[in-house]
Order: sequence, then C-alpha cells, then structure tokens
Amino acid sequence: MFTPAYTEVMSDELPALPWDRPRGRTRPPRIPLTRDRIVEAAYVVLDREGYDRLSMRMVAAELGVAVSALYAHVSSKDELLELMYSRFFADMDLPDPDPERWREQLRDYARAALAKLRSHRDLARISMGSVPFKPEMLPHMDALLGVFRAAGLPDRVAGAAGDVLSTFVDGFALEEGMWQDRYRATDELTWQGMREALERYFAELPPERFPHLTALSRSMFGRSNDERFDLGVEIIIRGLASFAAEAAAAGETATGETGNDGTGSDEAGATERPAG
Amino acid sequence: MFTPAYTEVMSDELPALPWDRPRGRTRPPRIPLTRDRIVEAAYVVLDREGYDRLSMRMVAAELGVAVSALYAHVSSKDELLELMYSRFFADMDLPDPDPERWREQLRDYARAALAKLRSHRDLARISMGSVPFKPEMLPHMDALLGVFRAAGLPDRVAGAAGDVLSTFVDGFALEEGMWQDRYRATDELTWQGMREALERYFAELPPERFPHLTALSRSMFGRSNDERFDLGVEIIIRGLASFAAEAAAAGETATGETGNDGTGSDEAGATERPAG
DNA sequence: CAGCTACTCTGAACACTGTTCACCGATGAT
DNA sequence: ATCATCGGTGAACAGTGTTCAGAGTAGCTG
Repeated sequence: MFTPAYTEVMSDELPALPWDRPRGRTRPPRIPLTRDRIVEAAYVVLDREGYDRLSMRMVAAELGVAVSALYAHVSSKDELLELMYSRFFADMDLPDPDPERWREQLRDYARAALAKLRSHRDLARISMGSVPFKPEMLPHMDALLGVFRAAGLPDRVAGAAGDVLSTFVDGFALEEGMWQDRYRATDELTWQGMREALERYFAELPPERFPHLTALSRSMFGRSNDERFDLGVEIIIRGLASFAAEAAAAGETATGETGNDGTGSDEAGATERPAG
Repeated sequence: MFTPAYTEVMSDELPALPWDRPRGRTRPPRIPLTRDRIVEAAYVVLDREGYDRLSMRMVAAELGVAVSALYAHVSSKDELLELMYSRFFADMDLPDPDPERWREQLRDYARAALAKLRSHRDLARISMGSVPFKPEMLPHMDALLGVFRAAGLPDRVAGAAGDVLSTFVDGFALEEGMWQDRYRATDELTWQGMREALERYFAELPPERFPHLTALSRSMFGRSNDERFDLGVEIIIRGLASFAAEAAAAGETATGETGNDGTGSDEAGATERPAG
C-alpha cells in the first residue's frame, strides 16, 4: 500500500505506476453515492444472482464501494428492498374508470402488473415479502377502486375485489418464478420442457387414485402460461360481473340501498352470466 | 472437563459430584432424534419466535441438542421447511365431489385452508416460499379438480380455477400475517385497533386525489377479516359459476365440445414468455 | 461376557450474512 | 492556511447454514 504523501509528491513528474490508481482529473470525478444508484445496483445484482444471493456486500461490490458506505444512504437491507419495491409502481399507468370498458381495463391492468413483475428476476418475491402497504400504491388502489365502482360493484365488494385480483397476480408471478428457480437449479431444461415434463408426470400418476389429475394433465399444462393467467383473470372478472349485475337489478327494483352484504350464503342469484 | 475414565471408575462408590451430569439409569433414556421430533420443535420455535428468527440453532436448542445433530436427519434448512409445509396437508379432509353442493364445498375448503394457515404463526410465509408442488398435495389437487368438474366447468377452466383459489387463500393469509408482524413490532395495538387506525388513515387522505379510497375506507376496513375473506371466495365462486353456466348452455344447444378457451376477448395471447 | 462395528451426537470450524463504529481523506468554509 | 464536515473505509460483532473429525453409546457377533 502506498502512502498518499508519496504519490502526491512524485506523480506530478513521473508517469503513474501501472498498478497505482489514476489520480487527479484522469480519475473519474467519483460519482457520489445516492439512494437511486444503490437501488439500481441492487436490481443489477438481483437480476444476475437472484433474490437468495442478493446481499448488501454484493450491492456494494457492484458499486465498487465498501459495505458500510451503503448504510449512510439506506438504513437497512429491508429499507433497500422496500425502495426496490417502490419502483414497481413508478411507471405503471393507471386506468381512468370507464363504465363501458371496465373488464378490458382490469384485464389490461392485470397483464401490465404481471409484465412488471416478470421484468426483474424474483421481483415477485420482494413484492410478496414487503409490507402490505406502501404510500406509492395509493394511486393504484384508488384507480382500481374507481374501476370497480364504475363497473357498478357495491362498495363492500369493491373493497374486497382488489385483494382477489392482486393476490392472484402476485401469486401467479411468484409461482412462475419458483418454477424457473427450480429448473434453473436442476437442469438446463427450457421452460417449455419443464411444462412437458410436468404434464407427463401428472399423466402417469395412478388413475385410480387421481382420476381428475390424470384426466386434466393436458388441460393444465398444455396451454401457455399467459393463457392460464388470462383465464384466471377472467374468472375473477366474471365473479365481479355477477355482483355488478346483482346490484344493478336491485337498483332497478328498489331505489333504496339494499342491506345485502354480498356474501350470498345461499346459492340463489348466482350464475349471473356476463355477455363477455 | 472430566475424562470419562475417571467418572466411570469412581462413581460406583462415591456420590456423584453436583456439577457432574447424572449417569446410568437416573438419566432420562435419551429419546432418539427423529425427523418428526425435529419438525415438531421447529413448529414450537416458529410459533414463539416467528419465521425470521427460525434458525437451525434455535431448533437444536429447543431439543437440547447440537446443531450438527439435526443434519443427520434433515439434509438442510430448506428440507426442514418443506417437511413443516408437508404437515399442512396431513390432516385436512377432502371434499368428495357433489354436483349439488360444489359452492358450499369450495367455501368450506377455502375456510379450512385459511384456518390451517392461521394455526401457526408465519405458516403462510413458509407455504408461499415453498416449491410450488409437493406430492402431499396431490390428493388435494385431485379432490379440488373433482369439485370443479362436478360443478360442470370445462377442463380448461378447471385447470386454472385451482390457481385462483389457492393463490387467494395463501395471499390472504400472508397479508394478514404481515399486518400482525407489523403491529407486533411497532406497538401493543390490538388487531381491531390496527384496522381502526388504517380506516382512519385512508379516510383522512386528500379526497381530491383519492376520491375512492376516502369514500370506501369504511367498506374496506369496517368489516371483519373473515367477511372480507368470504367475500373474496364468493367472487371466485361466482366467476366459476359463470363458466359452468356457459358450458351447460353450450352443452344443451350443441352436443359437441366447443372450442371456446374461455378467455373471452382475446387480442393479447401474445407475449409467450421466454424461459429467463 | 468381550470385542467390534455402526451409528448418533458433539464441538469446532468455515464462509457467509446484516449492522455498527472508530477512523481517514478529501471537500468546502472561515 | 487552518478548520470542520461529511462521505467512505476497514475492521469488528453477533448471527446464519453447513461440514467434518472425532467422541460416546448401542447393539450385534465371536
């Protein structure tokens, strides 16, 4: 290790030693560390190494900086993860409620959210692991509630609809990521090959013990993941449509608000078939 | 440290030294370590300390045993977590499909699963973090598929229905647990107090920016969690009912199977996901 | 009963992790 | 030119999952 005094005195007249760090103006002006740069580096590490190997030391190494330097800008790893998660909501555009197009809007929003979750490896795990509420998601919650109300959902149902939709999107992305981790670890199988292997596995189970699994193995794994996702979203949308139709009917017959809590413990008004 | 030879020779004639471990028959016969005992101890630690503090060393301490002893019965912490997760499916009873009662059966199953997830602290996190498929869940998947088919769902929809339902149940329990962790850490608030605080928080947001959130804060947090859960399940059930009714109608008019994939308006099947 | 093997369990170690803290060097201000 | 401030450093601490040579015990064999 050279002492600073030595390099300061000598390097004005002599060329810099090859193993010595460049100094003066030749050295890049040392970009200061910021939260943003840290978050960015964390995403690089996440994409390259995955969630399990994402550590403060790796982020610091990515920035060419000591670990402890991070703690001047970020109070803990948890906070860093939350900052990463907050970026999730940054550049997603929000629907503005249109009663005519609420189904399409929900479908589009769900697809956009899934695409965002897929855009970084293991991002779904960060999303699922974060505290269930961040101020950044307020505009999203509000916009979604707006769509639900535009669809004609009673308030109680609107309040619960967001849960169903968001847990499905998050859970779907999480499961998808786990399969990827899985086959990343075991073999160099492609995603398609994995699905085929699963289909074969289920098809070859003893049919007397698992009659439905064996019969449906093709239906479960034959189609693409996107189709499975769309189908799930469609199930939810139709469920919401049923409540909307019910509310509309009640609104026509009686002007006052009904006390129906929407859980429909009986199986009466069900099977409201949407036109979609 | 005394050498074993010393204690062996002397302790027959002399009383045992007070700091020496009792030997011979007075010592409890040393119950052998088994996978089951380890899993059981892990659950004790989980309930007392929570998922974040669940470590191999704590499990070992709970059993009064060295850490490395665990690795003779369990190959890794991941395997231990999977063993814990496997217990989840052990004593849940399965519905046997009844076309007349499929809604009730799904509702009961969802409630039972939620109750199971609630029965141990942070169990939902283990569930969500586990690999998406375990052989123990085969009977459950088959039984659920049976219910879906009994309901009259087309195969494609039945294959996706399980995803929607299970991600909702898991996600709901996970979120609930996170709120609990949250208020456990910050204050000695009760669960009810937490909900009230949240309701107030949303109600006091600027209404011009968040018109729907402020308007619906009561609807979202006023009711109990169980009601919110039931409502979510009901949304899914109605969505499935819609597909079932559609299939029934198609089956009456035309005998052949229709090619409808159930996703409704397409326009997006694209973005087949690459494996990476 | 003695001797042996087989097996469980121990204690120490390794390579990590998140986090803290006394210092050091370069910056901007007096 | 001196001082103070502050961002960044390196070492340390307590904790993690995991491995491994070796005790100690149990049960089987001669």
